[in-house]
Amino acid sequence: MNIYDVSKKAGVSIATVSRVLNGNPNVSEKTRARVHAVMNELGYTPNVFARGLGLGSIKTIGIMCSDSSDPYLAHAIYYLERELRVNGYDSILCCTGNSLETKQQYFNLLRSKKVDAIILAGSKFIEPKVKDNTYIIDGAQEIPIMLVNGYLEGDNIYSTVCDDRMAVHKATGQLIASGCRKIVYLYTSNSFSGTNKMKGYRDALTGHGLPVRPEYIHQCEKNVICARDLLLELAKDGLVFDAVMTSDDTLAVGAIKYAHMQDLKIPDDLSIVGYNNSTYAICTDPELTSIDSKVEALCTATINTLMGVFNGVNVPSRTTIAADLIKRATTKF
Amino acid sequence: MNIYDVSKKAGVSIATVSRVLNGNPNVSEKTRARVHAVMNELGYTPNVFARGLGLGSIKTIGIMCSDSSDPYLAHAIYYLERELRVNGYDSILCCTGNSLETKQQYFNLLRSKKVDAIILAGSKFIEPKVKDNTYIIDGAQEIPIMLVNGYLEGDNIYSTVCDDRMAVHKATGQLIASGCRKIVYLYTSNSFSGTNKMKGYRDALTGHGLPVRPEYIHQCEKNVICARDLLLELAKDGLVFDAVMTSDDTLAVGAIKYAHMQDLKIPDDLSIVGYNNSTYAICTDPELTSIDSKVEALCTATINTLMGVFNGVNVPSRTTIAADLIKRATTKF
DNA sequence: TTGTACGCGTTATCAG
DNA sequence: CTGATAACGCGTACAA
Repeated sequence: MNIYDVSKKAGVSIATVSRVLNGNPNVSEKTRARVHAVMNELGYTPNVFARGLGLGSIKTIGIMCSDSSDPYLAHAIYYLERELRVNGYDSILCCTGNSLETKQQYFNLLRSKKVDAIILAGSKFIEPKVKDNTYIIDGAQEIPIMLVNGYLEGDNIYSTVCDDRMAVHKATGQLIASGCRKIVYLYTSNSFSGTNKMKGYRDALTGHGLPVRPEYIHQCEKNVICARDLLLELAKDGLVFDAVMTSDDTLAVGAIKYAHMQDLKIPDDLSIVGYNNSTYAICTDPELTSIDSKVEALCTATINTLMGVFNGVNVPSRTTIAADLIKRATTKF
Repeated sequence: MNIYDVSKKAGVSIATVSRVLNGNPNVSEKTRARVHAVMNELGYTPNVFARGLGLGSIKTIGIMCSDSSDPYLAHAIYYLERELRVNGYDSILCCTGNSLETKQQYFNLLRSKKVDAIILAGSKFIEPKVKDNTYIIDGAQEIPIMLVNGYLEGDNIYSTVCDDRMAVHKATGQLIASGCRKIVYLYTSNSFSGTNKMKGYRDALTGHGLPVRPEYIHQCEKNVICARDLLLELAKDGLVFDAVMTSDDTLAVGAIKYAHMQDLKIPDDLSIVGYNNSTYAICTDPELTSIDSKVEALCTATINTLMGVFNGVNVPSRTTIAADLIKRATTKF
């Protein structure tokens, strides 16, 4: 079942069938209708490989993420895929894990599949060592590379990021305004997004004339139990704190569990702020005040930019989106 | 940069290059080494389209899921993708939503992309009307169709399911054994998996000589707040119950919130059982007793079966995997 | 408006 | 063990 079968049955040449297929206007209504009829009758679909062979493109975008089961990334994938589909593109998903080596492997795999662009979803793809990012910069010489919540400077590389610094800055400021003075900061990673959040926390303290104390800043696995146990440990070691600012809802849930175990009243004895406004935020008692990082807007903007790139429109190499603070019951504000 | 460039530079024919590429043994060590050297030097990668054109296959599997942001499906995608990769296959992901029409569209889209198989992840793909599933049965005439936690009879269709009936049956039995007599059943959908869970609940009651009362069985959106409010409503209407069995952790979290609002002691006044053993289960206080539906095992088995199909091994058309009951603090057992 | 003929890069089948 | 050559199905100059 190919274009020849259709052309034979419709009594036209393959060129005409191809024209009908691709909406070329230089076909009479009559033959167009006849060809369409035959295509339907035969249930014909053009062969993507043959098409790709000639054109070198296949309207498919590669999406890389470190872990699709992470709620944030899972949503990102969902929105990216949806927006691509709307624009007539398919997507190939790769879950890379966190090692640089596998990331490079998947990146090359996608390039070998001749995808039209690669989207790096999440801030885990940019390495601190410049050299470790050259594979991305090299790849960008052939196809556009889109970063969702990550930033890398380079030709044909486009970043869409959430203003994490500002978001944490604002939330920390409100904690302070509501009377908190000893704010623990819990974070999971030193990624682009991670360092920005941290900066927001530090700047807010400094801005309010409060000291930034290293003993209040702790890294922690993205895991409820780890966060709970870490706080338990800190309290046992005599650290006094009246609020916990986190880089992820998971850690904030851990903080709530900690408060329950210590019989602390939330938010009076302990205020807690999460990040991502995930479904976890409404699973807890009390429900979690959390920063909405606007995944959907981020993903939509990413795809819009990408389509702009494809259409030769002049698009910004960096787009920043503001986060929202969703106030619930774990803060006094 | 193609096979001709390599052949020229290596001083052999393209046929030989192709043989080297595909590990054909009929090449002398010497020329093999030379060709490999040239390929590395030129950084040559074979063109997937040309390969696909000739072979009609591209070692890519289509994965369909209704919503990749659902935690259960997100995990399923992760495991499926990983297992496929291990076996040298890539995957194209489609998030279909829930309407039959879009499901069919995506299904056909994947077929037009010439994927080697389609995996339908989750139990939302099999429609109650036989006619609505014919598109799947038709597709199976060309490529194997794999169902993850769904069942459809047909040639070249393979199902891997979790024994949901047994799991709920057992958990309900334990609720009864621990003294519960009035067990509300909350469920989200009437899918294959959904009806089996329900059957487990009913059979357990019947098996213990308890009546199955429709006023104890309620459908509910997969949403914490909906579940909480539904129970609030039921209690207000005078329904008396001492346990809530659910088809999803989300609903169970809602039940915990309900208990908190009513100042009920868990599990003494109210026992609660979730389903899927998701991360929600450890977000709550008290932590949730939940049924582990073994997504990873399900996905591994699915891909193993699929590889068996590709290799012409005689594989079962249906594989059933037993669930685990994870006991935490919302039940007396 | 329509048709012919060629190129895209690979694999597979022969013949040597 | 190696090479020449015919598919594979489509898009598209170019010719009519």
